[in-house]
Amino acid sequence: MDFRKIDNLSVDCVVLKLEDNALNVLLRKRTLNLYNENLPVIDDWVLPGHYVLKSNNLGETANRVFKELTGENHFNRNQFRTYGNAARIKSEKDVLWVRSRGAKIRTITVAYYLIVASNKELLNMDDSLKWFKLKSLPQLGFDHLQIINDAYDDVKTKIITDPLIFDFVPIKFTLNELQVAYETILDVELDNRNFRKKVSSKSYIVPLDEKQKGVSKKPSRLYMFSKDVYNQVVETDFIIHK
Amino acid sequence: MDFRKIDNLSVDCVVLKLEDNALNVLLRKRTLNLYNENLPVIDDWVLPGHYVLKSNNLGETANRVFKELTGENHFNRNQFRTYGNAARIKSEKDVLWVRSRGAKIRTITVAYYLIVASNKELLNMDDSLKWFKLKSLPQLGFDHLQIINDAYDDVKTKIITDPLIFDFVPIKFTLNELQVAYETILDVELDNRNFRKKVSSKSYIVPLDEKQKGVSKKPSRLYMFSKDVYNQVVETDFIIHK
DNA sequence: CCAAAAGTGTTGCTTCTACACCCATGC
DNA sequence: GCATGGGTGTAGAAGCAACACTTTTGG
Repeated sequence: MDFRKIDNLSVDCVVLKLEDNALNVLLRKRTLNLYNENLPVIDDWVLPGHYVLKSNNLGETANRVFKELTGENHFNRNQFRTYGNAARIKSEKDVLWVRSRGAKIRTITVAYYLIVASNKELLNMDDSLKWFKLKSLPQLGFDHLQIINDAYDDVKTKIITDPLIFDFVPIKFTLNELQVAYETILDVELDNRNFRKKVSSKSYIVPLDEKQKGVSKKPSRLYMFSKDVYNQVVETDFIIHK
Repeated sequence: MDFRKIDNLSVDCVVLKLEDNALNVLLRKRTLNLYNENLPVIDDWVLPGHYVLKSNNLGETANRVFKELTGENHFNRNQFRTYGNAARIKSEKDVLWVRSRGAKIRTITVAYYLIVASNKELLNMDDSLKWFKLKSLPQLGFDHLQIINDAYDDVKTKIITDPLIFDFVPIKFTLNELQVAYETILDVELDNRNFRKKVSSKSYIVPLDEKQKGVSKKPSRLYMFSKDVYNQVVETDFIIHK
């Protein structure tokens, strides 16, 4: 056990990304083979996370995990829930794993999510990290299935009223990319003409004099989200309502 | 220090109630006089809360606090954020107080809010408990001002899309009570006729064949919120949009 | 009969929905 | 010149905002 750690407090990170018309979450392989036939071989997946150091804030701990994964320094992280029930670590595998880390069985985890733009590749994708579609998750350790579902619920709620959608698409995006992002996350179909009308009434979605390149079809116009403009308008007419 | 406690984990409860056309929060007086002239006299207010026992879940801990305050067994509690920064307990008073409880200076607190109906009186209102308007709070300990403001922000957001409003009013309420509840919480004015039209289009707000009694004016019709009906309709057309 | 709050309708305007075809480009 | 996805307009329906007076009751 690392003496710098708080031994009952961790942060877990739900990293989300749109890819192949589906919402994906980043998971880390959890392996622990104790060379003892009586103990289970741990071979499943968990959320990336970290114990909180005594010298770190909660948000700093999440930033550290995000930075290790993405190589970037700035992100919109979102703390959405904390899990600390007495029995949340109870399966044999989970208990073994926590003990092997020198931590307490009654560990509290503060959960964050981070949205990665669809055109970003993570820097440090070693073999232990893999994207999974939310609709086909592998065997997960701890209560991480619950945590992922809670994160997704929170995203679906906030995306109506907060400008979260722009984190999912590239900085310069096409309107169709934006529409598909909404459709994928909320599992709805939107009318293309009506969607474009709604979007073009928003001053904070600004058209650029720039077009896609390298596509073998009509290149589409690019747009950007202006956070500055957004912060100056009080938004009550949301882009979608579903 | 109580050996049954987890010594770095607490739950704080923001109890909210509408009264006198204002949103109120319940606070507990914090006093500690060490009879030592060199130490500060603590004489301010904090949120009711409790350290988490090793045998209790987080939600159970919140329930326990709520039950002690209200005398009731069932409530909609809402976990909205967790505070665990390294420096969140730093003022001399706060440090003294935490030490007097035998707890760690690096304490993590999971914050919940509870809404109390405007016609409910708390059972156990001793002298150490008092309601304060959110707009005129007294001197608060720890980061509890922050926590209260975060709770309020969360309520303001959720009240648009979730049926939170019905927790603020009596079980049998008048439409004007409902309107005033929205107006007070969101600090807006609503047109009475349009509000009533909108509300009466909602199947889950059911009119009773019952009227107010003991009022010296035209008694108004009473309504109830039907959770069962609400859960069967997918609500996308919200009562208000502000 | 008076005071106090409850309750009720209409109109013009805005926004929403549904729907099908032409356009620009790379190959 | 063709395949591919990009981009555009209209009409009818629905919902929204603005607005003032009558009703019911207790005292």
